[in-house]
Amino acid sequence: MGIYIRKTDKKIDCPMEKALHVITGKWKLAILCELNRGSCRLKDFEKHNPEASKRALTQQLKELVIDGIIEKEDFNVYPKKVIYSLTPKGQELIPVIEVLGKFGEKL
Amino acid sequence: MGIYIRKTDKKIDCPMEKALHVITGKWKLAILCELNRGSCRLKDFEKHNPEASKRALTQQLKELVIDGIIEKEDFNVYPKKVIYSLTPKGQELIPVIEVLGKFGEKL
DNA sequence: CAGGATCCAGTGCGATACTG
DNA sequence: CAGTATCGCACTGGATCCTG
Repeated sequence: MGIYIRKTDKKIDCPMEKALHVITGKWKLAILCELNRGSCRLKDFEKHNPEASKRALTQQLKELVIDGIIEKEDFNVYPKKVIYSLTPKGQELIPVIEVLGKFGEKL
Repeated sequence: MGIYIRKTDKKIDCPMEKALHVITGKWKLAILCELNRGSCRLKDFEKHNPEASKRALTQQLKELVIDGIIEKEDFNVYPKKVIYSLTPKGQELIPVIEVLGKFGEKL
């Protein structure tokens, strides 16, 4: 296991870098905060983040799934319905980014 | 005041993003960890991070100074001697990245 | 509606050479 | 020794189009 830098497939050993890597992405914090309030569908993210492109959102959702932070539930219906939610590991992430927020307030 | 995204000069309002932005950079965690053990000169960073280019190191040191995380002491001698150290704000950052590390260990 | 494919711009950072 | 300038490449993410 372990986290890998995407594309290059180079391994990250430092735990701090692994954690940082997982939350680094233009819309990841927004995604996590929104999921912390409740499960969401892609269109919800699009609605609440009109600045974000669909490409970036799906890309980052995919990475978060790979990293075990969130999970997908695909209802296999048509039109498509897929719901995202935090995994237990993702829920452990919330207090971590809250610590970040506390520090950020002092900047 | 406040943190700005470099180059674009767009303002970041979210405190979590501000904090994240400040520690995002390929060698910033390494720099901070090293400064936490004691003040350093540029050549020390180069020695302990042989993979890092001088360009990246000086660039990121500069950003950390701008963000008030570290400070320079320039001895104005020749050959040059400049020592970097954590500011009080930088010291507050240490426990924050330790929380990140704790989380990263579980990945 | 979810999300892949393609094209393109911005930017981070490595390598190297240079200056005071 | 600290720091800058230039070149070049790789990656992120925006815009748009396409499909089941």
